[in-house]
Amino acid sequence: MANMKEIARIAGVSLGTVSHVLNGSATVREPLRKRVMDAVNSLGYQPSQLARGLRRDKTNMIGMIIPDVTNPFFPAVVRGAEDVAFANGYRLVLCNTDNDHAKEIAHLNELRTYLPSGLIVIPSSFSDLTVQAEYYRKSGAAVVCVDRLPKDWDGDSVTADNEHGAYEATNYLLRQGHQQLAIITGPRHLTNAQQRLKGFKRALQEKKLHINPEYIQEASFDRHGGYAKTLLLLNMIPRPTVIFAGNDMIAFGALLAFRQAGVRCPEDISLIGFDDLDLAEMTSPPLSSVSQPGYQMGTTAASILVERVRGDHGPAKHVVLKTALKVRDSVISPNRATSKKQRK
Amino acid sequence: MANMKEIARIAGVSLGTVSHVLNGSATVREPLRKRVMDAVNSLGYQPSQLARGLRRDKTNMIGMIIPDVTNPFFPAVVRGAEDVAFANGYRLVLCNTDNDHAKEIAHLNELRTYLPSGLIVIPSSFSDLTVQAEYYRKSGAAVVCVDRLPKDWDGDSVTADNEHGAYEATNYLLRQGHQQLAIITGPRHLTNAQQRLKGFKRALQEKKLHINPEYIQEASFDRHGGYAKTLLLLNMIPRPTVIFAGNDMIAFGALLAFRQAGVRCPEDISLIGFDDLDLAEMTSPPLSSVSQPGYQMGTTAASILVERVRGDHGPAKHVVLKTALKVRDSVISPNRATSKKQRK
DNA sequence: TTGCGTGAATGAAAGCTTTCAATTCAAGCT
DNA sequence: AGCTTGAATTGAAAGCTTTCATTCACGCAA
Repeated sequence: MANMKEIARIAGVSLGTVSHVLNGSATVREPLRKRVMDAVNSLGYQPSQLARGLRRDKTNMIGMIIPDVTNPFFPAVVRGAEDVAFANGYRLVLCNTDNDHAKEIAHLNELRTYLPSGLIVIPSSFSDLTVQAEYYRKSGAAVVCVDRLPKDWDGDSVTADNEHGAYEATNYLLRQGHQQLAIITGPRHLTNAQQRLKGFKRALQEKKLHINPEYIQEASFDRHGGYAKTLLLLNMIPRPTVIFAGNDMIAFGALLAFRQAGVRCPEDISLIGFDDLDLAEMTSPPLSSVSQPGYQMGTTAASILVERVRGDHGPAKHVVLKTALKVRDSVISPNRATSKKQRK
Repeated sequence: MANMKEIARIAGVSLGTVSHVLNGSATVREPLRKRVMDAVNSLGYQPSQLARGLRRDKTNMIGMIIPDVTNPFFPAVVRGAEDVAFANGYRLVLCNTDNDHAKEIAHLNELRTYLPSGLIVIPSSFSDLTVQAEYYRKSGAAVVCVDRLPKDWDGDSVTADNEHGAYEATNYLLRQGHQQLAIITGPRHLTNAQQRLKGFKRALQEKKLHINPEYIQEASFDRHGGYAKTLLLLNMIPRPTVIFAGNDMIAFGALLAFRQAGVRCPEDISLIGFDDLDLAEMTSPPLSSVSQPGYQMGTTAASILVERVRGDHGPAKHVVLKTALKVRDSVISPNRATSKKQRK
């Protein structure tokens, strides 16, 4: 399509002037400005972001790396980030890693050569992220980590208060009278999974409850993992009276396993999740869950990023957002559960 | 970071040679090749995709435009497209339009100046897409439309057999004995919504059933729309015995409305959806739905795109994928429903 | 020995924009 | 009228890569 040279020719001005008009980088007098704009409009000219980026050493892209588009929690974050980014003239380039280390590296490496203004990462593997982030910063791009962090992460971050959320939820379970609590954590190398487990354990320890190590199972953060580990837990003797799922996808898997095994929820076993996806209230039974503000995590991350790009060089920000327990119908007291059973 | 000049200097060769090594664009003898690769590796050099794109008039990006990341159907398509694109060395740049016309235009306009190799669109508004697609093609980018098409779309497309899927599902409802069928269609300007309605009507007409125009409601393809229109339908006299939801998100909204109104599903009213999202089997009751292969739509679209980029100039392809009726528990015969009620 | 052909390597141009130093211009002042 | 000043405009370089026309070197045939 048309390029600046063409515009300059038609408007009868120099390339520099066209550029100044387009970017407001210098005052150009009205008649000239108008001539340039007329040419631009008549040709439907749009500056090449490629050339612009090459020259400016920076594009209006913001890279966003997420582990799995199909876990609805992440799209929620994406949507938040995109709203803020778009409103500020940035475009989100979404990269899906499928929880695949190699894919994450590949995306990080290549994305950088597109000179994005920034990077929002929900990491799935950590080994290289810290060094990669350094490269990005060196090339002038800001980096914000969301949801989970590399162990020694010292950059900006936006997370939920995972430990407290899990702690509160566990206390709720204890108040209901549960004593045999099982948990299916997400992958143990992920900090959010760690923190949730920590909150869970802390609540139990405060009540001096013994924790059966077999009741702590690790799974990938998806339905598949939840399904398999739930079947495992259901076969244990004694069987736990409640399962704390590391996230809602795991909880959904658990529900499937319940159905498969002919176990009723909550009559035979209680279940609680984490994330409070939109769909948690639609399941059978409606799933109690710890809600974390995915959309807001996205907007917050993008806002921090935009400020950094605009020159904020303050110390690293660590925003921790509140969680909230959503009580629905998937948890009942184990006593009530027993009595119901006996009634039959 | 390092650039080609640096590599050339270190390896003691010309820029052209470095380029040839990197791209295999000409044979270069082993010793030289090795010197170049050593320099590349020692510096961790990665070619600037910006400069490369500028020079080649094409980048390895594939733009993908979707209406709403938070409707799980779209991420499924995205995942399919991404898998194929990534495997072929292309990177998916995801743009979310939020069903917002202006945003769609903005993305289309700007994306083009990044010179992507191709564009996969699930359109939310059509007026400009046909002309925009022309621009893209002129700049050498292939365009594939997915899921819904502009009226006069003559380019490549991948869709589901919406009409047949809806026709089959409606026949199933009729076989169950339903006579008062309502439908909540998606936005009527979207071809997939139109086709589903068409299939629905055809099935009714074949059975010589009168269609009450009030029983045909239009809503946005989300929970919100489904919720509102369901409340409307529930208050009609006579009340329909089944609601055909234009997609699963609408069906989810309907379930919420049922709960809100104290109406039991399927005892008091039946419900069927379209899409068969992963979560359809988890709802209460498990939702019967017309399944369409989202992931496969993505892979197909990306495959077509890749072939086009590689030089396939054959006639436009119109792939129509099969749907399949998934029977679960949200539909029962209205007679059984009545008898149940009477038993109480 | 000369000339030719082939394969390998080089150098320069091109792609489109931004930016900065330099130039032009008009106006204001003495 | 001549000079200064500041603003408006221009021109050229730079950013990094690919590509293509050249050059170079070497072996072989005449």
